[in-house]
Amino acid sequence: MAYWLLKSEVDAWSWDQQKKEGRKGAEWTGVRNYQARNNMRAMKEGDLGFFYLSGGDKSVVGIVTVVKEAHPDSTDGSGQWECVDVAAVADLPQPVTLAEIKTKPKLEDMVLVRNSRLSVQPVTEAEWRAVCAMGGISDPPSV
DNA sequence: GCCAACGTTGGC
DNA sequence: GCCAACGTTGGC
Repeated sequence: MAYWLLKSEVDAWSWDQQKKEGRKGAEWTGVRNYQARNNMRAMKEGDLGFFYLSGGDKSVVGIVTVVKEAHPDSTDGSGQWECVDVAAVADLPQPVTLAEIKTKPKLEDMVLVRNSRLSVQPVTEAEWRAVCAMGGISDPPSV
């Protein structure tokens, strides 16, 4: 079991859209990068992840959980790309911006900071707790 | 809007 | 298999 961070552009897939899908969740489509795909392949049902918005807000706004493990991406015709299904679990009471994350020495090794372009990233347990705390969740969900 | 960083492509 | 050229992403 593990923690992750999933990136989205608000125009492509917003947190509101994600929440509307409810507990059944929705396919996390559109990933066309091998490293990101491999990370999705490693996901287990019940894993938790941050929902991060790149572009305008650049912040972690919510928590999702994996409800279906990797399977072919229905938006891909080549059969080469896969996706998982994720469902919204909770809002962060206070979104955590990239700028804030960068001010914390213990978060300087987050993939988000080190390799901002990777759209599906692993998150360590320590990072998970720290960002949850910054977001106003005192008792973070755990895997 | 710019540009650095990164991944992919394709010629050799 | 190397590497230059190119396209894309995403922070600023």
